[in-house]
Amino acid sequence: MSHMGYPCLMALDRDQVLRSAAALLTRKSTATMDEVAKAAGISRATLHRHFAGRDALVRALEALGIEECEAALDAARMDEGPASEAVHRLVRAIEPSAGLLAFLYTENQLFEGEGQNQGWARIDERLTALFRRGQESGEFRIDLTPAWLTEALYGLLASGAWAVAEGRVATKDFTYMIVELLLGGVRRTNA
Amino acid sequence: MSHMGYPCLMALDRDQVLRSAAALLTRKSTATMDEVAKAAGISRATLHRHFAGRDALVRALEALGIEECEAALDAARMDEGPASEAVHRLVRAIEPSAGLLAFLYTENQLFEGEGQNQGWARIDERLTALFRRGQESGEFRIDLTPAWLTEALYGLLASGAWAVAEGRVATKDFTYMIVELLLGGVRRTNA
DNA sequence: CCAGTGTGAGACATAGATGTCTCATATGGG
DNA sequence: CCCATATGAGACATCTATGTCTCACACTGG
Repeated sequence: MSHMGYPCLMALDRDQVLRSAAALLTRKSTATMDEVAKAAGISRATLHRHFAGRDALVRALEALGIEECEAALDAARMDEGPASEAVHRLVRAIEPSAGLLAFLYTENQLFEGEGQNQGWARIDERLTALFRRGQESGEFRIDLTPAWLTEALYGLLASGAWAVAEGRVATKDFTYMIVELLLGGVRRTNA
Repeated sequence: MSHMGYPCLMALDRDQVLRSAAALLTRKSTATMDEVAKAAGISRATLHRHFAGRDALVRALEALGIEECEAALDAARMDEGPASEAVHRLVRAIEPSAGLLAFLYTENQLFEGEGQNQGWARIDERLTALFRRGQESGEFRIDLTPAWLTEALYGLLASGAWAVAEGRVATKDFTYMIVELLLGGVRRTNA
């Protein structure tokens, strides 16, 4: 019997599958379980052995997204140095996850009443804290609420991910475009 | 026989239905034809008499969105006065359509290969033209491409619409938040 | 060599949405 | 008053994705 659930080979495979599912759903958010399986190079049966169903898959992707966000937040050392530099580090750190984030961001629009995942609340909190810190240090304007800035950051990350996916923006410019727009805006500061 | 297709009462009803469908799908993008019908206060059969199917409905919504965008672009008098003021007028004019835009924006991510609607191309063009004009007049920075700014504007409009829908941003602040962030960014200009 | 295990392929039932149809009803104009 | 038209309600077949199951096959370690 193999009901002992050892973290043997399955664990590695599962992560591979999850990654490829993320990559596919980022491009086509309505992809079938069959398509997800094919994209991962496995059969639908095996996919179901890893994830009980589509819900479970999306939940796992959400967990992955949260995990990567938290990791990026940690890596960005959010409370060190000027807030604007922290924002820059954050966007750079989160760039590889932007596609997944974009998928989850729109997917979350569906979870209507469904009590929003606690993980996101924690991330929102850390983001708003960063913007609030910038405001309190006099670095950021105070007429834009931290909640809106957080929301806007999500939106820009999603836009950036799609723009890159469709070739409207070069991959190497992703971080720059987002950070510069978010921090400085489009209006030219008369230098 | 009534195959003459007079724009009698149907035309008015159709628009009403379309509006209510837009309002519903903005909140729940996966709403059923049945839900759309109920939301419009009509039966599914009648809904089908107006729109051949779900595809047709989405197409009609897309046409409506394009129409409203064009109208907003016209109303904003995009090539008069400073570009930043034109941006302001534009966002204000487009605010009522922001929810529909957000729906279509994410929906368009699904139309993969499907030749992107020509109407959007024209709107994109007008938007990029505005940003380009601002750059050429020295009003806007030139290191952020017009294509990216256009994409970012869509993203901010969608984020704004959702933020308002979820109560994270007050309705009355919608335009201000978007315009100020887009034009000035979050960094405080040392006044 | 062989038993255990994971896998792929495919059959199968199910659920949900869709599209089409019929029929009874009400409403409005001639 | 009567007929045409639009509608609502509902039955119906269909289609697609899903979830479950079985079975044969390959690999791997003892």
